[in-house]
Amino acid sequence: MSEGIFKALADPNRREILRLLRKRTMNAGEISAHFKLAKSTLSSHFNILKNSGLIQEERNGTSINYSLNLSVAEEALATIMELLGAGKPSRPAEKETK
Amino acid sequence: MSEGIFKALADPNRREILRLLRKRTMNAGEISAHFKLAKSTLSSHFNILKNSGLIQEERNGTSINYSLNLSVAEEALATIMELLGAGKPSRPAEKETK
DNA sequence: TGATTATTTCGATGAACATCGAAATAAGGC
DNA sequence: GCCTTATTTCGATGTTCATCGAAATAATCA
Repeated sequence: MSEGIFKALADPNRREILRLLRKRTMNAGEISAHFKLAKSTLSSHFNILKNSGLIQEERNGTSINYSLNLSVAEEALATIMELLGAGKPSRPAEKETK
Repeated sequence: MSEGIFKALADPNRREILRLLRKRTMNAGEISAHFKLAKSTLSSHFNILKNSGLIQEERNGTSINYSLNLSVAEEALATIMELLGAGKPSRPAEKETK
């Protein structure tokens, strides 16, 4: 349910796409303009991000607008916080099984 | 400087190692006991986590203790927050160039 | 319908990755 | 010094991944 998120974040280009979309919604072409990659390569990245739920697409005429899915991003962040969690490091001292 | 962190988080087994270490420091053997993977495979994962800075090792006799590096984890979390950031979605409305 | 624009799907390629078992290293006890 | 225990390094293998260019799809317009 959240494995795709880590996969999505693993690539620098995909992280850059997320940064762009954090500023504003953009269509595939606008996003492509920020990279030296082939359009098809970007399209593949869009797909991975879409599958993770982090972004969503909406067709508008001949172009497709991509936007950040804020609720999923927030949920993903919560998951990662549980992993790296600064807040509350862990439970006091769960009784050990050993 | 933080690329290694995303790589480190990309693998489910490595995330599980982090979860274990969040509870307490453990040596390589104890960690291995939680997995069905070969020791050598785990060793490789330790190395990747170590390179990311997320964990650190300390030799103790014949065994090696691994522990979570809290400051790096917190720093990593901050980086990821900037990406997925729920808090402040972005600046008000940076003037658009186009 | 045919041309144009925007984007994706397909097939191939090389690089990176997870995994294993066997051999090597490291530390300590006899 | 040799044996045991703990862990890593090495070399090989199959899989997943990022990338490309060419062909296919989708939508609009003349």
